[in-house]
Amino acid sequence: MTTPPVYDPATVEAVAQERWARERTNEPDLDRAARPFYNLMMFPYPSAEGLHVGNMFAFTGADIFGRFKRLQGYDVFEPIGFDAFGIHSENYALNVGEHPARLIPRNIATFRRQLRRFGGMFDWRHELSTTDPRYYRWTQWIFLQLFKAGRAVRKQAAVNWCPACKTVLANEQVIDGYCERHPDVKVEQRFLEQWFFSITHYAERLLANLEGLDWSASTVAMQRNWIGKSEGAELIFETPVGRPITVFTTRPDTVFGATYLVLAPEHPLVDALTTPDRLDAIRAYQREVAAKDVVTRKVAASEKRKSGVFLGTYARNPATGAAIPIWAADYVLMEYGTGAIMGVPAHDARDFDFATQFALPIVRVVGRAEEPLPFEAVDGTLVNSGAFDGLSCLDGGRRIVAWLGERRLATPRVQYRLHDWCISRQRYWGPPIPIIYCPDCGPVGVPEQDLPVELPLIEDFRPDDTGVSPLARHREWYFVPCPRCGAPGRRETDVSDTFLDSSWYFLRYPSTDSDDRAWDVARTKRWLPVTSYIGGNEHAVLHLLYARFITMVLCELGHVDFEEPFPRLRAHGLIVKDGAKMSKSRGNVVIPDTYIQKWGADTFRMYLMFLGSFQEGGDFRDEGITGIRRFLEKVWLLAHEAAGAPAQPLSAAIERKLHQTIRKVTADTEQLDYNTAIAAMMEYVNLVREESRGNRPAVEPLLVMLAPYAPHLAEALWTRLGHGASIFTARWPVHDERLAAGDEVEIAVQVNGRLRGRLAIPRGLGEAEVRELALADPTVRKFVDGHAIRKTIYVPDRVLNLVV
RNA sequence: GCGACCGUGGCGGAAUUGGUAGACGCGCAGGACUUAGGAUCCUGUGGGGUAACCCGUGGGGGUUCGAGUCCCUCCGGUCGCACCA
Repeated sequence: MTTPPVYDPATVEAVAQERWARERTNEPDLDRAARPFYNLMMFPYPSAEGLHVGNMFAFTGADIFGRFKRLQGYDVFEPIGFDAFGIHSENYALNVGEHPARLIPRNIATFRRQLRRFGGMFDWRHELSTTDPRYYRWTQWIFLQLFKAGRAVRKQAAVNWCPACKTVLANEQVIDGYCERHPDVKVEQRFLEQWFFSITHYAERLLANLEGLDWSASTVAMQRNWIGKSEGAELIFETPVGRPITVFTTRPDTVFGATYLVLAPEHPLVDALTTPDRLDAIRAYQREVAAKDVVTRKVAASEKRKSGVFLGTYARNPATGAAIPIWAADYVLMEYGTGAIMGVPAHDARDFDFATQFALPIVRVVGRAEEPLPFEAVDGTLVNSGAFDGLSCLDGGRRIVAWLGERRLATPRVQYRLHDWCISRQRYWGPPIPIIYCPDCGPVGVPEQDLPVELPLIEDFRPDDTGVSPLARHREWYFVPCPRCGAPGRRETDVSDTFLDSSWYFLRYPSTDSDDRAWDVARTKRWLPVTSYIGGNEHAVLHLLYARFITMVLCELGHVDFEEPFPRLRAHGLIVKDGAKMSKSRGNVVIPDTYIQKWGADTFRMYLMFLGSFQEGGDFRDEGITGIRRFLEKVWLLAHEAAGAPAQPLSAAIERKLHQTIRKVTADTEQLDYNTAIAAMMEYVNLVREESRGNRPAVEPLLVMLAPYAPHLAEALWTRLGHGASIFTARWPVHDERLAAGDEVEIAVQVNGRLRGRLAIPRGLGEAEVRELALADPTVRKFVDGHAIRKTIYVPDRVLNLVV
């Protein structure tokens, strides 16, 4: 036998990739595919640093799944694109003093090179970038559909304003109340008119639909949490000024214990309810709260320190009729509920702190006197609650709401934590919101045939202190006639949130080749909803919720015929280095390029999948990578040996192990348990090397199983074994359960639950025979002799336990 | 504070979901081949013990013939949300 050539990954991988490109291996027929499988991964933001290991880890895991499905006979569509608009790119551009329109294409080129190099099964015909006018034309179109349907509305909202940057900041740019780029400049609040999408209108359906989704449990939990449904009631407290205060509470059962009311400092009734002598104090408090940054507010919350001011007036407790004082305090938030609460210090820790601090009365209405306050449990019994004494909290609450409801003082109410989605960004690097303001008609949508509203290429894209986007300075762009009446109008200068770009990209992929509509109807029907979506839990809430919402609205408006875009979603874990999250500041960032250069893409892909569980993440340590390389070298050798030798029948041992391996690798790959699938292939290779070298039937199925993991190597060895067609036209092997099971098993023999021996027996042997064999074992005898066997537990083919 | 997850050899991690703990890999030790080995190939590798055996999955308790797995409790860690009424 001749010595096999040295395994040189660089060559092997270049040859395979060139072949796939030439033969269009990764380009399914989108119009005729019989078994469409849409394999989606979360598209990257093309940062200047290039693709990092986290991306590589995620994409490899998703790519393995796609290739696996391909080998199982599906027509797999695996697209990729770039989420290239947004604040990250813009800030980076500002920092390095270069225009994002020049920077981004360079970054994308780098990403494209890296993505090709690692061997993703991408259909490059359908690459997209959110910054491409051919794409964001349709992002704007989607905005218009929501606008027409009344789901995009303008409201006043607070924004983070950095006096040094002279611009609005995203929440993630505010670090503990200070500007990310100016660590000693405090961020201020300003109020601006903004565009909102009415996502809260869909809160209930977004929550209810979670039930029917095949998603990672952790992701579902985070979405549920974020939507934050609370059931309770609105209660009405009469005031001396005629206008009542409405509060939201989840505990209407405790209304007899409400000894005061608190309004958020910005509550519209504060002025009317403040007595003249307290007006100055209130004004000062409101100013103080407005100036308070996030950090001191958080500290106050964690230290249970409360602040507040008495307004000087009293409201009537609807249950007791008592006059109770009205306060303003910043522990009540205007954005949630009605911006007003009833204070029940005996049964709410925050109210308890407040009442203690300001010496307000505390009245117990739930539970027994010996239980310490505050007593927050709902499984108690009402006391001090008039006719409702003795009822359970739940029942009592319902009855109290009904009783107050007769006087129109209470209504059941469901409240969500979810807020409407503010999509306005007073920024440059995004798709302009397609609205024209007309002095007569108000905000008018740009006619669809005029889309896209192109983002003008202006050199000075820096924000200034006017509070409006830099686009307003581009006068020939800014001033346009009203599309409806022709009066002189001006364009909306805000751009939309990047999350809008990414909320529909999966709808665009199959149709990137059509410019006359956002997506082709027939292709969408064939390929969507997405068959498998894999991505990180950092997008568990915002991206996934927004994408679900947009799809839901589009479905309602008849543009798609499904409500949920991602019926199956798997979250992958985080990859850490030396037990810590990778970050530039820690200096522990792993650059994939150097590893791929040194070890090859196949080794690197497999190492990433082997270092831990894909769905839980793992620790990146370079030492382990040699193990994978050795494994691939062994496969390389086995295949070359087999290529030069005549095929022989499989030995019984190899055959059984082969079928066990097929069973395990198939099941594990399906479950994304890639680390154990790889371990199973290693075991198999170890056995073949010992017992069956140079045998093609032992090697060929292995290569197919390996192909999703190490596609280039598998392709090269498949060719070496004489196959003309790509290994990705081969079929995934199917195991024979009978062969995998074999006819001999080893069982454990226990005495009193402790292992005392092992027996190799024929599969399916009866209890009596096994017991007899076990009692022939001297070690077992030693522990049994002299005792009566009181009980025997026999689990066929697994364990025999003798209890003495 | 609330929610979710986790704790297994020197290290990364397995364990058919209540049935032989430590698969697979790294590392380490001994040996072979070598001018050499950081290449490759054998052998060994949870701890203790000459051995029979004993101990062992963060600590303690429980259920069970049998617990890494289930229950209670405590300790430690990671992530998400957080003055959400």
